[in-house]
Amino acid sequence: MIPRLQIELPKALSTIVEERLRDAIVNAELSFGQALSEDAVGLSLGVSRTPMREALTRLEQQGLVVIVPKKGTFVFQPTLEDVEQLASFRLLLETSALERCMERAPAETRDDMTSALETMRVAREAGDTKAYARADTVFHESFVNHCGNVHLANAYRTISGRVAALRAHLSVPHSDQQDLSFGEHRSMIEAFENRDLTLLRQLLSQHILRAQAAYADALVEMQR
Amino acid sequence: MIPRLQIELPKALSTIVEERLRDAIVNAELSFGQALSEDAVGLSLGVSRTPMREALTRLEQQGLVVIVPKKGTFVFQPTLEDVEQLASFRLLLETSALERCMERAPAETRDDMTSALETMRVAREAGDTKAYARADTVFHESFVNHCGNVHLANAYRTISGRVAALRAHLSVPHSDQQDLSFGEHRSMIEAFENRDLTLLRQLLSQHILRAQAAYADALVEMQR
DNA sequence: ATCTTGGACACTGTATCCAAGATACAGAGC
DNA sequence: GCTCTGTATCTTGGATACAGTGTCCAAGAT
Repeated sequence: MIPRLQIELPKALSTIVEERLRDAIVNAELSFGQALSEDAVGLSLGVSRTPMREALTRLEQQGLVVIVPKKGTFVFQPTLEDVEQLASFRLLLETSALERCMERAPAETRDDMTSALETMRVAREAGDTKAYARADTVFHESFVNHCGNVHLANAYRTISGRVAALRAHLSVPHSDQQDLSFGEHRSMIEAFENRDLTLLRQLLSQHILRAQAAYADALVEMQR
Repeated sequence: MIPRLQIELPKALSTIVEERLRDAIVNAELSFGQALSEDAVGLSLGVSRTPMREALTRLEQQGLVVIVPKKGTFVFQPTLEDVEQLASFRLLLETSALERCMERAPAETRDDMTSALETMRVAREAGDTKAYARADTVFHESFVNHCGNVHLANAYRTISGRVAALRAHLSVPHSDQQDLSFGEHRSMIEAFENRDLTLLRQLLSQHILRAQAAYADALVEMQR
């Protein structure tokens, strides 16, 4: 018997392109509404249009781009309504996920949340806004991924990309918001450890709604 | 000023293929795990592999098929765990949707639910199991689509396809289950009209969990 | 009888080519 | 100056050709 060897399974070009574009969108390297011509992007990435199309098709299903027939593909453009509805839906999913985590995997969940919080702390002290936003995303995904329901986790992932894009595009560097946000995350971990579901719900709701308000403000500001 | 004319915008081949395959899967014309070779299916539908690939890519994102690199594409194959987790997640989404409907569009929601129930009644009397399953799907989508949150509705749509496939594959014709199911739907409408949220939640939970149990039974039966 | 190995086959992954719709802009007509 | 229209160009939509890889089966060796 041969011990299991690590094989580098060659990723398909289309998935590489998908991940690359996904990163670019959620890390705000591309702006909302920006055109993504299959030709141009394919040329710049050194791939032909076929894997480009496949990547764009998947990104469309994830809501990160919109494909307009015969016109082109564009980075999604959130509306105020989107920001609001995303927050509302996030709240539903994350609340349910936290409840499930508390029942089935409290220790692992707490550990992952704590380590994500630590990453946030480092990023904040380094003044790295993008890294902070990424760690914020990881924090929320950490407990969603422990909830034990793959369909819930999948649904969360599809909206998580857009939420992350909002964070990266609209969060203000070094703001009081960031301090507030950090404190809220820490409080959530505490409440989770104390198994205080009522408080946890309240904190989560407060956290998400405050973030939503900030994004909404930034969005209006951006549109002016 | 010209009155708005209806123009038939020609659907892309890939979307036609997608819808056709989607129908085939959720109406149990294709069995779980069945291979869908791009060549073979493309030939039988009279399209080339390019739109085939695009359609399959989208269906994969919806969880209706799985694409195994270098091997092929196959109709998704639900496990017992899937059935359970789908039910659990459905319950979360539908409960939330019903609450939102009651607040923002009770009249339209009730009308759509009622008309879907009528379709179910007709199908039941005609003994058309597939039509009954389809109407069942429409019933549940009717209130989800009135909940006012597009992201919730989208998430529901992605799991709805798989739930519908379970229904079509695993529901038993003319069974007591069907009578039970019909009655439960009617009771739900009543509770909705009376704005009795507590009862409605209980009915929905009961309805979904009973269906889950039936699908689980049919699935093990099928695997033997 | 069982294990190994070679090769044929089938499938996907990618590139290239052609067709058709959408848009922008320039020029003609008023 | 304004409007309409024709055309040039850019975009996607689809078809086809080719290369790479995994799978299966059968033949040979142990």
